[in-house]
Amino acid sequence: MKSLFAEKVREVVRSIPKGETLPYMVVAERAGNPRAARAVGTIMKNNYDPTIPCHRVIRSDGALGGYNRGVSQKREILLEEGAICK
DNA sequence: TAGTTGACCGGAA
DNA sequence: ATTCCGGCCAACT
Repeated sequence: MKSLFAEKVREVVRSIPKGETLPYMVVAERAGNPRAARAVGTIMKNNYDPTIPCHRVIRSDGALGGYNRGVSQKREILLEEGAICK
């Protein structure tokens, strides 16, 4: 049974348009817990659903953060979508 | 039930 | 600008 928060987080991440990135903070806020940015990472890490563009979620500092498939892959995807200004 | 962990954040040194 | 520290929250052991 997945918690409501995790489910909401997935929905939010899934609604991220191509070519745009959303900080963990914002995802947490839209999920209902503005202070659960950390928990979002925990959920994402455990979430391997390809329908969820978790690579669009980055840190508020502008850093990519992490990725279950490798940060290199994440960076490549974002560059390909134009979500990164170099 | 309680303690530890981590794809985080913001402020201080 | 970079590094360190405490706080917050969900999942795991």
